[in-house]
Amino acid sequence: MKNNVKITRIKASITQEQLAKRVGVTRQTIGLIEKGEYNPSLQLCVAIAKELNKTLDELFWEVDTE
Amino acid sequence: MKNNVKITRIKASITQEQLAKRVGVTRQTIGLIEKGEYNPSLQLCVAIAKELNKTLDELFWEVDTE
DNA sequence: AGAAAATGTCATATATAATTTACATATGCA
DNA sequence: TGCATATGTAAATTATATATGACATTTTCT
Repeated sequence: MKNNVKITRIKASITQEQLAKRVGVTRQTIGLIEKGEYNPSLQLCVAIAKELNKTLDELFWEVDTE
Repeated sequence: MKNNVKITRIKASITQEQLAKRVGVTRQTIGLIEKGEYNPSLQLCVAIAKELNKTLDELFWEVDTE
């Protein structure tokens, strides 16, 4: 599940830990999502998107069509 | 997690069971998602969206703002 | 009306997302 | 240099998405 979380978070100048705290998960969970290694829940995707001022599509839709 | 899966599926004239089979889950899982009672995985949301020719945002983004 | 298909729903089981703890490596800054 | 912060990663545990099977209810069609 590749996505645009990492690049978007860095542009927003916040750390994994800050994002994690704001969306209510741990730093490790954010790290694994950014790495594309797992399959987060919809609720978590929505929370991350809102926190980064993006939509689901902008962060998670067809990012893996490299 | 309210969403537009049910109305979109019905417009596409397919049953829960057909959609379930095409995205690789059971009929019950589709039923619960349509009911808004749980929190599907991102992979499953993407599979459903592609099967219904919609994007994530169209099916799952800010549907619950009524 | 009646039959068949579609959907709702429940209980139990399994797979996996997410947590916790811990340690290693990197990166930036005094 | 060195210290503090940020990130990568791994094992064990917990929480929850999803499966399975079964039965009830609703919808659709003749």
